[in-house]
Parts: sequence; C-alpha cells; structure tokens
Amino acid sequence: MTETTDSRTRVERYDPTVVEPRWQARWAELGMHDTDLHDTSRPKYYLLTMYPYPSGDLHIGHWYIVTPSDALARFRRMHGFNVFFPIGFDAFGLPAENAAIKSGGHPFTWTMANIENMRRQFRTMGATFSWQHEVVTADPSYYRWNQWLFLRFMEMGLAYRQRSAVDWCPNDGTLAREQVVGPDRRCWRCGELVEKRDLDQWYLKTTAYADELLSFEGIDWPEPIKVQQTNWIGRSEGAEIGFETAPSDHHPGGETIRVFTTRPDTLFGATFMVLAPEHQLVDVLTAPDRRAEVDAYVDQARRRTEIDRLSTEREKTGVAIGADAINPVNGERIPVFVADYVLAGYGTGAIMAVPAHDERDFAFATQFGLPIRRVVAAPGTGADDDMTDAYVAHTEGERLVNSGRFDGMPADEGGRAIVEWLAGQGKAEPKVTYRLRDWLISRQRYWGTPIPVIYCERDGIVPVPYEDLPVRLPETVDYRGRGDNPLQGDDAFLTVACPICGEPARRETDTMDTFVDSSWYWYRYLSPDFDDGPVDRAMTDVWTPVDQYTGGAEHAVMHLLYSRFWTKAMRDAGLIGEDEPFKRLFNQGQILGADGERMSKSRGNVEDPDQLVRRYGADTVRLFLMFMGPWDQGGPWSPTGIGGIHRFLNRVWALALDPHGREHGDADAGRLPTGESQADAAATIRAAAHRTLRDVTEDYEGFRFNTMIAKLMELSNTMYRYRGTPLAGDTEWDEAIRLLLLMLAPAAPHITEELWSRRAETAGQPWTSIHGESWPEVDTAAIAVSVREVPVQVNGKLRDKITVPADATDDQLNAAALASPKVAAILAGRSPERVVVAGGGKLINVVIRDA
RNA sequence: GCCGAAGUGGCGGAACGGCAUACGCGGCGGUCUCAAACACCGCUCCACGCAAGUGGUUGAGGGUUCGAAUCCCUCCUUCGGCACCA
Repeated sequence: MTETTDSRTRVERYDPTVVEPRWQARWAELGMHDTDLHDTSRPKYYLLTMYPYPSGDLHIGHWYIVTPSDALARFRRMHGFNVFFPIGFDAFGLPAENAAIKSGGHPFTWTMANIENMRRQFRTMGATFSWQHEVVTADPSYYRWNQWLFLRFMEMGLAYRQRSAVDWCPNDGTLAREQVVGPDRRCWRCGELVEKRDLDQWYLKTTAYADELLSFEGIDWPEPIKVQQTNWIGRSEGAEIGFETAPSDHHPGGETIRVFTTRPDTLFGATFMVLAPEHQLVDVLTAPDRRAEVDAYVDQARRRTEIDRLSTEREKTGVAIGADAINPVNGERIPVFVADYVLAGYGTGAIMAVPAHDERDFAFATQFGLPIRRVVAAPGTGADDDMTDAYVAHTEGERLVNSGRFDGMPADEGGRAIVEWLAGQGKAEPKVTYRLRDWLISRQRYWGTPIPVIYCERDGIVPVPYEDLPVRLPETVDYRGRGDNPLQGDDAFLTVACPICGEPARRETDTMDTFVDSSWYWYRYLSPDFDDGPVDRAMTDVWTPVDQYTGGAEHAVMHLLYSRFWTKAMRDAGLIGEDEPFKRLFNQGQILGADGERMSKSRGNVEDPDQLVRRYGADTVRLFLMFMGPWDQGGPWSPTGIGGIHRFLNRVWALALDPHGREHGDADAGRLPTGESQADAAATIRAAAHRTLRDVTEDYEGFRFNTMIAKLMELSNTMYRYRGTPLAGDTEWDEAIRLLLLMLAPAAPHITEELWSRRAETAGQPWTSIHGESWPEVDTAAIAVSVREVPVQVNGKLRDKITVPADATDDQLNAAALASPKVAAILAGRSPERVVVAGGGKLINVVIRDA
C-alpha cells in the first residue's frame, strides 16, 4: 500500500508554466494556425471576433471575448472545417489623441507601442489567430481604402455635406459626449461651459437603406438585437401635412410649416403647433415682443442633451412665438410654440399638437392651459367627455368625433380619407419617416482617416483623385496644449493645388468616425496587402459572408448596423456579392470591474490577467472565464473560484497520467462501488463518457461553455471514483480518457496537447497534435438504459420516485404510480381525479380534489 | 425617459411548462502529517424535528395551467444602448 498511497511524489505534477510556452512555440513553429485561404479541399468557416481597440494592455475582458471564440475555432477545425480566425486592431480614435495631448507625443507612437504589447499578450492565450492577415486601421494601407470607398460613395450619391451642431468648447474645439461633464455641461479639460456650434459636416446616407436594413432575412441573429435595430430604424407610416402661417402684425403669413404625423385621423384635434428650437422658421415667425424670450429659450434648449429633452418625466417647457398657423382641415387659427421636446432631427422638426391623443402634447397643453379636443372616441365614450389623460389606444369600434364631415368614420379609415382630401388640395401626402438618421462621419480630430476632399474657391467641393490616395496624416503633430484638431494649423497639410484648376485650395481637415474603419475590416482581412482595390473579389466570393461573428452586445445598434449598411453600399458599388455581412451573430456579455463598472484605465478598475496566467496558466484562466456563467451575460470580475478550475485540470492530469494512483482520505479508494461488478463499472464509465460527449457537443454548438465545463467536471469526478480500481487503465477507461481530452482540447489547448502527446509516447506512436484530431462520434448504444427513475407528484408536489422499465407505457406508469405506498397513503382509499403522465413519461402527477 | 437584457442558496451559477439549487467557490467535519499546507473523502437552501419526515423558498404582487424559476399582466432593482468612447 505504501508505494501507491502518495501518487503526488511518484508522478510529475501539472506545471502550466512549462507546458504552455512549449506548445505555443511548437504551434508557431509548425504554422498550425496559418489558414490557407486557397485550400478548397475542406469547407470554409470564417469565424470573426470584434477586433480590439489598442488601449495598451490586454485586460481580462479581452480574454473573456477571445478565448471562447478560440475554443470555437478549434472545435470547428476538429469538425473538418478550414477555419479562418483573424485578428487586427481598431487603431484610430480618441484615447490615442488624449494620450498624445497629455504626453506631448504622437498618437501613432502610443498606438503602435500598444499594439506591439497586445500582440505579445495575445500569444500567451494560446489563441489560434491567423496573424499573417492582421489589419491595423491606422496604417495608410488600410485607411487609404476608407478614402477610396468614401469617394465611391460620393459618386453614388451616398455621401453629402450638411450643416449641423456639435458640442463645442472655445479652447478645445469639438467635444465627444464623454468629454462633456457635469450637470451644467462643461469641458472635461478646461472646465469651460460647452456651447453648440454649427459646422458643415459629412454624412453618409444610411437612410437610403432603411427599409432593406429592416429585413433580417437569411441571417441568424439573436432576437433582442433584431428588435433593437428595428426600433432604432423606427419606421413610421403617416402623412406629411402643410400648415400655413396666419398673417399677423409682424408677418404677412403664408409660410408653410410642414409636419409629419402618424395620426392624420386626429387632425381636427390639433389645437396648437410646436417647432423644434432649431427649426428655421422660429426666427422668421417670432413676433418682436416675443423675441427675447424665444431667443433665451432656444439658447437654453440647445444646451440640453437629447436624452434629457426626450424624457417624458421632465416637466414640459416651451414658449409661444407670437404667431399662429391655420389648421388646413377647419381653417382654425392655432398658436405656434417652440419647445424642446420636439427634435429637429426627426420628421420635419415640427409637429401638430393633438393633446387629446398624444401624451406629450397632453402634458404640454395642461401646463400651458391650451384647449384639449377629443376627436377619437372609443365605444361608449361621449364626444365631449372630460379627459384626464391622452387617449392613445387603438380599440375596435372607435369613431371620429368633432371632425366635421368625417364624424362617425372608423379612425383608420378616417385618417386615410383626411389625407386623401388634403392631398387633393396639395396640402398633404402620405409619407414614411424613420427614426434612423443619416450617419454623421465628420470628426474634428487628427487621429482618424482624412476625408479626401479639397475645397477650391473656383471649383467648390472637389474629391481627391483616386490616384492621389492615400491622403496621409502628417507625421508631426502639434496640439499646443489644446484639444482641438491640429490639422487646422498644419499649413503643409492644408494647402493643396486644386485637382481641377491647379489654383491653391484647402484640404478638408475633418477625419472619419472610427466606425467607418470597423464597418468593413473583415473584408480586408482576406487580402490585407491587396493593391487594386479595398477588397479582392476572388477572396470575398469564397470566404464571405462571415459564418460566425462574436462581440459585445454594446454594439447591438451602431457598429452592427453601420456594418450592414456598408455591406449593402459595397454591394451596390459592385465590390462584393452579398447583402449581409454576418450570417450568424452571438453577443457576449461584458466583464465589468470588481466595482461593477465598465473597466477603464481612468476608473482604475482594469484587471490584469498576466498574474493569474503566471500563477495558474492560460488554460486555467481560459476555462475559468468560460465557466463563470453564460457567455452572453458577463458581469463583475472576481477571481474567486479559479482554484476550482485549477484543481479540475490537476485531476484530469492525474487521471490521464496516473490512473492507478490512490489518495489518502478515501476509505474506499481502489475498490469498486459495493455491488458493482467490473463489467458494470466499465459500462458506467462508457455511458458517462458518451453521454458527456453528446451533451458537450451540443453545448459547444450553442455557446454554453459554462455547462460544457460542468459536464466535463462531472465526467472527471465519475472517473476519479474509479481511479486506482482494477478498471483503471483498461479499454473503457482508456476510451473515456481519450474522449475527455478531445472534448477539453478546444477550451484548454495546452494541457490536452501535452497529455495527448504523452499518451502517444507511452503507446510508442509518433506525435500528432490533438488539435488535428477529428471530433469523436457518440455511441448511442453505450448510453442506452434498461430502467429509469420517474418522479411521482401528488397535486404537483414530489412524493415518491419509482423505478420502471425504460420502455414502460403510460398505462404501466399510471399503475406503478398508484401502486407506490407513499402515494397510496396520501390517497387513503380515495380514487384520484386524474393521473397526468407528462413529458413522454418523464413525470407523473396524481391529482386529488381536496387533498 | 425610451429601446434591449437580467434578477434563483453565503457567492458565481444549473434547470428552453415537469424531481429547483447541477457544476464550482466558500463553510463545516474527516483521512494523511509531529504540525501546517497540498491532496483526498463526506456534509452543506431555510424552518421545525433525535430521526423518518413535514412545511417553506427562484426580486414583489396578481393571473393561466394537473403542474410555473420558466408563459401572461402590474411594479421594483441592476446592466447595455440612446447617434463624437470603442
């Protein structure tokens, strides 16, 4: 006994610090992950994970995002796919610029140093990235094609210039939303009050694809994401209606205020109008005696955030501008207000207010003592009953009232009739609007793709000729301690000869939103060095769309919608053949800091995995992150429990290398469970292994990594019970070990590779990588059972469990349940009202009336 | 505020109308050890009970159903997004 008791001294211990670097080096040496994109002998599988922003260090969140994707890549390879799993860096953006302003360095230097560091850190994960296809968006070889595509979109009429407001600091220029701080909205750097400034900016016409973007046909995306995108696009059918302004002392009238409404049936109930503070007619229509108050209100409104303005909770504010409009259906003069709950960017920036049938209008009318006139009445409601709330519901049988000759018509039909009638007079037309706005891509910043446009006094807006691309960012940069765009002061960049007339002209200094970079990067991965265009059609035709995209749910609308837009625009430019970029999407959750907040350097809650990797190894960290919970959930970071994963791997190590070992502390060590023959035990092991294989396969496919690992733990626990028994090491045991290693290989690639190679060595076979093995097949015969246990409930409460033949009929189950002594005792001679044999015999419920 | 998601033991979580709490952490007890650590074995939702057992429990309240953590309604809390963070 003594020589078998302490196995730990006999068998080499699991030491990831030795095992992991060895295999990482070996894999790199063999080029195991260099995908041959021209290999057509196997089906292709394009697995894409959202590329990271090079913030400096890989934190635990990057591991959380990447390692399950890597497990999936390995899982698919074992299924015979030629897997392309690329990586790159989303290298433009605000943080690099902030760092440069702070340190006086160059955003390029900071970014590239970070990328180099992150590349190194990525390799410690054991991730199987195709590094030779890497893309760095801040490299001219990438952003040149942003410019090229922009010019193409310009030609297609998808890019245009329009004046719009930005948050502006007199010292630091345009501010991002996160740079505006505090309730009184001040600049984060200098503390100055933030203003609005109107600038001419570049837009992409996303709304041109609004209807197509509403269709998710042919793609398998999570329902909540589709719902969010649908709501974001926000298609509304209705009508645009013209209200003429009435003549007054200060104004001759006759201007048309165009409004959009989804409820033309309520037109007779319009008792006032509201213009957005930014509306062009505010200035024109305001009466002289109202001027001061209106100007003050407009100023104040422009300083508010949109979220604030749209809040239905905040008390409604607004100012009458001292002008009236004429309701086209009844000729009534109704007052015009300016109020911040109407937004310039939606519809026409003006509304007809129907307080009786719109909650916000109701609140406003109540606040300002304006008339509320019911024009839609539910059955049983009088036309002039007092209203305590807006009536917005749609019910059967509601009729128009107080609506002239439309009285008595059903609301829907009445609405159509009113629009038709006004349309005949040229005062209305049916119209569809979207909440979706065109994409403002102009950024008044240095660290982004320069927009390739030149302004010439004679020729106007002139696109940079394709052959002059890329328009490069100047290599020196001078922020002069301020946060505004240094390109503005760079004469060498600014001054350029007009491509048409050759006269001195001025370059655009705005750069592109970084969402432009991320809207098509996966196409470039396929041919990062391709010189004849942004994408190599020969590659995209084979490899795209992406089979599986994984990334954070925080990108549900913006990035994922822009990418769909960009794909459709590239398709219409003849560059690619498909309609959608990502066939299947999975949104994983976000790892938060220990404080429950988003991880960021400024909060100081960034978790560094390096220490954990040094202590436990990459495999343990990978498994721990997958085991924490469902991948789509995320949550606050805590390393509590990582020891359990490490113990699990140690047990796998012991099972594989030391099947005959026994541990102190187990009185039954080395003995089969009482009453179990060796043949029984062998069958148990086989059944457990194959049942686990069946479940684990499904879990990988459904991204349920946490339960996948739990099931592998169960299998290893079962096997541990048989360790040291005569069973250990025989055929069934060996098969179970083999399956355990294969199932674990995608998730814990290093330890399984090590154990696999040692098995081969012991068996005297040549080395082959476990990651080149095929995924094993389930032997359903091994799982088959002859008897099973069925829970028996009485009135929904568990009272007994009975053992029945696996193929028992419902009648047999019924009889067996009633034969149970415990059930009989509760029945006490009464007969049950009914007996439910549920779920194909999974459970029996005996129902008694007054139990 | 609006849109989307989530609330289950001391903690992370499992259970896709059918045995609530799998798996792991932590805790308690034990084996080994001079001792500790490691490793291993057992117990561990709450209440009452020596026990067999009985009752309760999935954020709160209501509903549908033979049966609800799961479906429906109302509410509360937390997280993501709201167009210049990426």
